[in-house]
Amino acid sequence: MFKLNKMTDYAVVMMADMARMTDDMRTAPQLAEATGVPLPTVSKLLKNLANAGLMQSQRGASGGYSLSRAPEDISVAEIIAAVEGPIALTACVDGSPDQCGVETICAMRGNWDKVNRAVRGALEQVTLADMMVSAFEFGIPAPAERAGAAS
Amino acid sequence: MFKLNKMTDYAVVMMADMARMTDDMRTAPQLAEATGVPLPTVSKLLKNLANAGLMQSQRGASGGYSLSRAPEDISVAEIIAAVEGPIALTACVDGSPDQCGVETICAMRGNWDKVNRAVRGALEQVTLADMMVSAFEFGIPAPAERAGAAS
DNA sequence: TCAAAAGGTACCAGATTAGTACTGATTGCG
DNA sequence: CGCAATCAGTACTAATCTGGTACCTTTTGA
Ligand code: FES
Ligand code: FES
Repeated sequence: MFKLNKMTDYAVVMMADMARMTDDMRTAPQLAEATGVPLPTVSKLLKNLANAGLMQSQRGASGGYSLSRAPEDISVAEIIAAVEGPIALTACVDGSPDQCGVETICAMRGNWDKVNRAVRGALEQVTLADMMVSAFEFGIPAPAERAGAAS
Repeated sequence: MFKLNKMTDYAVVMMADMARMTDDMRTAPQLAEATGVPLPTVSKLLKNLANAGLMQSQRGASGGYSLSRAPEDISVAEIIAAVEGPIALTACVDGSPDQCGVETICAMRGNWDKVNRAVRGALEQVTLADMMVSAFEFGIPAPAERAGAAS
């Protein structure tokens, strides 16, 4: 596992599709058509992304959505956080009310946070723009310079 | 989300608990007692970990499990991979038969692999030993004053 | 030979997700 | 001014998956 929800996958696909025409303002039905994702689902995703500040929405007639940042300025970490909530691999990060259930005898209560930070750091290195470039150059030997793990 | 399954959480807790007494050979019931995880579940986890080569198992009477490596030589990436399968955030990594469902028009088919590698790299930096050290140096106070969750 | 413990398979129930539907709010345009 | 297009929010349902349990087999030391 460790695979993210289909929702997040859709979100990234949608934003990548949108990154190619930043000027344009796309509507939800347009995006649904372009990505093949069912319209209601697209709508829900767009809303979340807009709430997270990754998208700008224009309400009235002839409204729509547009990216609020440049593709290379949007990390997948942000997208994931927008759709799935904060990036936390486990429940026992800092002071959550209900931990993982075994916290009574767990010797490493706060240490999961270390892992979380490592993953988050890695995810922040990959941007939307990164998701499209290599389709052309495709010579990626080492994608991440050992991101994260900064204690 | 982005939280890993409770199973993985258990697995790490178990291995961490075990890392303190490498000499000893622990049995599944012992570990279940020590971690508070239900015995059948512990058994299942142990089996997976043993299959992945992270544990050594001794079958007959007075058998049990023991770590096959030093704690600082076991990364959480390995543990996750053992329990959850290979680390792949999405289905559309390289040549999986059934992609994420929108791959027909997706512009970045193979680019998710970049993300996967970044995360995997980050996870490989954190070892079992890392999960225990800060429990002492961080000065974590007794956190479990709340009503018992697991009986 | 017996008992303890690992190994394996199959199954069920609860939780979570993905998707749908409906209703309300905002705004450009005729 | 009113209509229609579009975003916004909530609620609901069905399907999937996970976590957990039960049962049985194999191994091996006493
Ligand atoms: S409290 Fe969950 S791993 Fe320690
Ligand atoms: S095929 Fe799944 S994201 Fe492109």
